[in-house]
Amino acid sequence: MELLRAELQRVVADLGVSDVDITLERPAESSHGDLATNVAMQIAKRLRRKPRELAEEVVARLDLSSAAISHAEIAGPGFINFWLAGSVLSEVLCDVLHRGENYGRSQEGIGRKVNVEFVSANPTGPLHVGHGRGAALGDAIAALLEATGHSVTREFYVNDAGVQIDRLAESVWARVRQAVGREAEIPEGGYHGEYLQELAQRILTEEGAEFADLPEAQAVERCRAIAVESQRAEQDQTLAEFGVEFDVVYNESSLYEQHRVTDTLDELGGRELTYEKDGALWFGTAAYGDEKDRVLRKSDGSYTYFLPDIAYHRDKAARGFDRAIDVWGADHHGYVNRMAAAMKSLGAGEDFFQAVLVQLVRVMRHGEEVRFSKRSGTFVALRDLIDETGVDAARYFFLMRKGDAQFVFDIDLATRQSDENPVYYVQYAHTRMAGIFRTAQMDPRDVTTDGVDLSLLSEPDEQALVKLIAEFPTTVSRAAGSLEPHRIVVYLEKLARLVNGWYHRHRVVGVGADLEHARLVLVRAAQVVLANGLTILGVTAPERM
RNA sequence: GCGCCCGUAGCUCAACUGGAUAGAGCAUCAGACUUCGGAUCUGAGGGUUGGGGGUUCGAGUCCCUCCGGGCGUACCA
Repeated sequence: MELLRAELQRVVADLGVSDVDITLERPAESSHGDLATNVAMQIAKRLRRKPRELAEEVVARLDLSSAAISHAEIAGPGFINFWLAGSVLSEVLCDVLHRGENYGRSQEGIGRKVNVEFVSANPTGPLHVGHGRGAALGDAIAALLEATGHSVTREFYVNDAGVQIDRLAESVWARVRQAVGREAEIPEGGYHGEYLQELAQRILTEEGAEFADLPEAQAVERCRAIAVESQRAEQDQTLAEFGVEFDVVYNESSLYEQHRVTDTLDELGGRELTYEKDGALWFGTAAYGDEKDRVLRKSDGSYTYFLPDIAYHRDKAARGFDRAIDVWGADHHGYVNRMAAAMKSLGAGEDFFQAVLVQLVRVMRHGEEVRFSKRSGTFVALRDLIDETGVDAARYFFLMRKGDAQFVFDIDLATRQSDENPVYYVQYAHTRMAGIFRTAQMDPRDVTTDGVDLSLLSEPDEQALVKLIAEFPTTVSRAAGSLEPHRIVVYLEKLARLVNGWYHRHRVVGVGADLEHARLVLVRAAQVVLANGLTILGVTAPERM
């Protein structure tokens, strides 16, 4: 493909146009060949000539055989369609078997350090399904970036300072006193979930009943520490069950301890980006693409949430990351511009900060919506979802859709063990490949292309399968480039469809030694690609189901 | 009011970043098996891509404008 691109570049340059990006793509229609280009149409206007006429000339000047093309055709308004030489398909299979689990990986991002921050749930309660979507998406984005050679750090930011944590501590304290029969109310804006009653019980058991007699300030302080720690531990455990592990857990409180907040304030002041107005300190983000300037320090002297967040992202740059990707709930989208503006004003590159937004998840069960609200405590917990659907189904479902599309999680569908459930469909294709090797009584890793006549894979559906397998690396790099794991899902479902169809029509074991060898190579290649794709998604590729 | 996201088959969603006749799954209907695991396969029907205008060889995709949904719009976090 690169050979053809170079060859086209040369011919187009001969025609007098040098600065054109040659786009080569796989036509949707197989009668349009294996590859197609629109260069003739692109340059037609500049050369003031007819596209089809130019296409003729381009084809005439091409040295097809050096680009492994069997023949070319001109079609439609001026497309040039190419058919690959048969040898190309054999090379694809050799490549897949040779590279194994590395097939699809590339070095595009080599030397680039990327920080992917996701979930970052407040330590005020259990994770809910929205966090699950963020976790699956962030983890898959990180995996995609790794697959393209980036050096990736998965990071979780803990808001362990600030007003919400105060409310949490007060809520726990109220539950403790209620538990020993006293009058106490959950404060305004506090947390009503039952999990805090359980926590209060545990505190009384572990600390003794006299805990309820501690002076208010001291008790709330203890409640804060215990609550944050226990919520964090529970979140980590849920995430671990979900197959997500973080390289760095970053506490907001450490920003204060290490004076990064005040340092940031100093730097902004030094760069003359801030000013006083109405007794507050403002940050001139409007000059960098934000809709308006923002307050950093309120007139009562306390900081807004924005300031520690700037300090945090400034620290990401200081730690040597070339990019900082944040996976946020879509309800924070109003925050994107100001953070981007802040980083730009501090001299970070234009593409340093990037937010990926996930729409909140709506959950349906038995045909009706299950409402969840963190404050009232009646949300759908991620843990419950995992228990019901299993990790594979939950992760797969979260990744099926673009992150910024609204998404309805149908619990009934995800828990159904039938062909209506897409995750099983893909896994099943993999299982079937494994089943063939069981029947053949051989280790799939022993499959080799040595001495195998791959031209025997002449059935149309076999050719189509190899061509799709050949697209996997491009699919991975595109998905990584756009930070869209759902592209892998779409690809896998298409691949599984071809695999299952082929499997149904053709046999492998017992069709005669030569053909059997050739088909075993194809089976192995399909198995490898299915597994590699599922691995990026964080979904298992089972041998049996 | 202003800003961002979204609107594609009955339902849930794709569409290779502007390409050729807009595709899958589910649901519906009609078929296939003495199977290397039927959690399968083959086929059919189903569309003015929310409406209208524009940009160009070419628009679901870009621009404008309406309509509808979601979210944001704090000296909240």
